[in-house]
Amino acid sequence: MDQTSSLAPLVRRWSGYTELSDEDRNAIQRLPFAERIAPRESYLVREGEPTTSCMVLLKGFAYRQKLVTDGARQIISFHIPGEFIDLQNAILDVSDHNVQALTRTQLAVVPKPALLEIMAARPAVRRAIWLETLIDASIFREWVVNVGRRDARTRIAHLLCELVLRLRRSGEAERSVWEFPITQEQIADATGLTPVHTNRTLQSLRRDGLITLANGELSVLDWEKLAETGDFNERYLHHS
Amino acid sequence: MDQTSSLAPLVRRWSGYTELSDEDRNAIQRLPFAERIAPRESYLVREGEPTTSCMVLLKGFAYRQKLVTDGARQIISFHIPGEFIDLQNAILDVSDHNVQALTRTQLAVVPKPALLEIMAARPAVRRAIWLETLIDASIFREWVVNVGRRDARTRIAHLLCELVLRLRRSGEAERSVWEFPITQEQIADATGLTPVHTNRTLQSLRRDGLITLANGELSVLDWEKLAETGDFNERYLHHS
DNA sequence: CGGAAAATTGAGTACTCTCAACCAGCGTGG
DNA sequence: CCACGCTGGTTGAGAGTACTCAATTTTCCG
Repeated sequence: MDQTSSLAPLVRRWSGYTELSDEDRNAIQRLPFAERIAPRESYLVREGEPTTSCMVLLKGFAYRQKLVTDGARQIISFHIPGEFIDLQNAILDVSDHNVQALTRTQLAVVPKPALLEIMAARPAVRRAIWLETLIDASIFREWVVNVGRRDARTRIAHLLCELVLRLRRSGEAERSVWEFPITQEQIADATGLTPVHTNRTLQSLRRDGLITLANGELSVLDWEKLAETGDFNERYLHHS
Repeated sequence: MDQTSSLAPLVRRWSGYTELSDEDRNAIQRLPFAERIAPRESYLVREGEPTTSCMVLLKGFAYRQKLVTDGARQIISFHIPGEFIDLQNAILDVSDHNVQALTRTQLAVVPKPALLEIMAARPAVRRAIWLETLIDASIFREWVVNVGRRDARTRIAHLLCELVLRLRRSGEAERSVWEFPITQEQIADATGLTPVHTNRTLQSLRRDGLITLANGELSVLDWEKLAETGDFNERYLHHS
């Protein structure tokens, strides 16, 4: 196992969920993992595959998606560094959706047995993993609402609010300009819209002075108005 | 605690997920609970409330929903007897969505501490609970796809397929006519459509000989065609 | 049995989609 | 060093699925 990098981002993230002892932290840091670099747009997990490991995103972004029969793609979630992209596969035998790298990514591939072991041995770690998957599920629920009952403008504003808040929580909270490598086509696939309509809707958000989004950089010019436009209530993120 | 009824439906359900020893089963049966009868359409859990217990549906149907600011409602899942309606609340502190009784329901209200205790003490039970929440999450993901990337006809057919399969699994597998107390308005709220369009779409499914749905009874006349129409692949239900 | 809820029908509307062309940025290679 | 080609973004016009509003019929439930 190549350990030039470390699972420190994971420890940091989970410490935000629950109280971890030094021993817990050490146990996490000592999890065996293989490092993997994946190019942009490559598949990290495929639907239907038996599961053997779980991956932590160390650098870069990723997203989960499912394809429908007519070829359309629905993005189900985006992931930022420090997050597991397929934690549920520690328990489930077969993956029920695909995961793709959004940018070039650096991943830590943790074998399932090691994860099951640390979960059995360490209640606090187990609790952190529980919370991570439950918050994931809460986000999925909110996405059902987003694509089901909001119009295009609201949907996109909501998505942007969520991503900004998660980025803010994981890194420098003060920042107002974010590296944002998500294409309009991907925003469209996440919100259930077409790229063309996504484009027009983003323009309207820009025109109204809510955001700036160009060249892979997003800045929120008016958080209050963006949150209002996006019908955004952060409760579902369970940021204690 | 009133124990005129029993948690047998729960034992049955969880036995389908994982191997449970006699002791595990007994421990589940001995969980303390209060019985509760809730009238149709009453709220069982409210978004924003602190969580104190989890409820198993013993009789009747329930659904989870969230409301958006303009008043529209998105149904997030339906629940059938034997299922927990808010299992994630064993870990999360505040509920992030509402749960309503769809019919008059009979519930077992299990205090959170008892659940946390059995999870700490019994790995097999913990595993069953894990699986239940993870399969829930998988269903949410599929719903994101359903409302995000399928047209009205496909969405409704997909929803019907899911419900029939889950009913079939929980009860008499051979049945072809089902008690189906879900109104068209609720189907609309689950699929992100309006009641009027839902009505017309159901008519088209009936006209094409796929289903019969009237007076609270659903029968699937042509499962193959319904599944094809609904772009339905049952993998996401993780019925081993 | 009677009022309310649910289902149905009709007509007009609109939000979002489709198709298609065009522009801009950027990495690569001649 | 600039052209080329690709990907991503933008614009225009026309079409359609699903929505809105509103009235009517049917079914349910007290």
